[in-house]
Amino acid sequence: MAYATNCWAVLADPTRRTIFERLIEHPSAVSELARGLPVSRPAVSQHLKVLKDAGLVIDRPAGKQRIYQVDPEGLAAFRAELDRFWSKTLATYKTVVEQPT
Amino acid sequence: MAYATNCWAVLADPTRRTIFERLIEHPSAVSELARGLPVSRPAVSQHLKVLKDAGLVIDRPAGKQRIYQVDPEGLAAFRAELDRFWSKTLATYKTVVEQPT
DNA sequence: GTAACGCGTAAATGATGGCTTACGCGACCA
DNA sequence: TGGTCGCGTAAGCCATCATTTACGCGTTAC
Repeated sequence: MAYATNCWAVLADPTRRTIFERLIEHPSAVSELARGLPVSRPAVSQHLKVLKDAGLVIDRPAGKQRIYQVDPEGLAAFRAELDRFWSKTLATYKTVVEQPT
Repeated sequence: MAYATNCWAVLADPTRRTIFERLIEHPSAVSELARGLPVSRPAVSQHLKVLKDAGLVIDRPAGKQRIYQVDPEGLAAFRAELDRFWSKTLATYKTVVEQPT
């Protein structure tokens, strides 16, 4: 389902990444998200569609509204993708990258 | 120096990510990279410029050639950026995301 | 029923970005 | 001193994409 490889591009857009981070904090409806962003509501809808196609969020109807929330499964897939990336890197740059943050 | 915030967009492009991963394995000249990629040599040069501006790679002249390699410092900065992202996520989705890969 | 609300989607637009070709510059070699 | 090689960069093209406005559909409230 979740094409974790594409998550790089999906999360590259700042607006979309902000939306995703807000959904991490708590599930939200579309208008609620749009209210805190400098873009229109349809723009938020389209970003949510991209996030949904990537398997990063799921949605459920709630009366007039539609609640979006992070999909733990897709999130885990992306985490795995990033882990592969870093494990390759660590083999060469272990000492530097593992420094305390 | 390194704007780690932009690394999301920098590594979003598959070609650029491939270049970066090859540089992780070993430093390379431009033509050497281009030889193993489906794009032209100038395209590789432009990707390398983006990676360099982001602080992810450094270059040094070597006769006629120009050797590019990963900048450990920029890499650590990006690692820190991703760590911030995940630490936020883990607060909510700890159990799911931390499953063994 | 009818009005208002929340949402998704189509269409149009402007901007961004990756790619190629063409060119010019410095470094090596005969 | 020519000629070749490796590279960066400018110019232009084309695709992608983020965004807005306009519209239509389902849901709730009166």
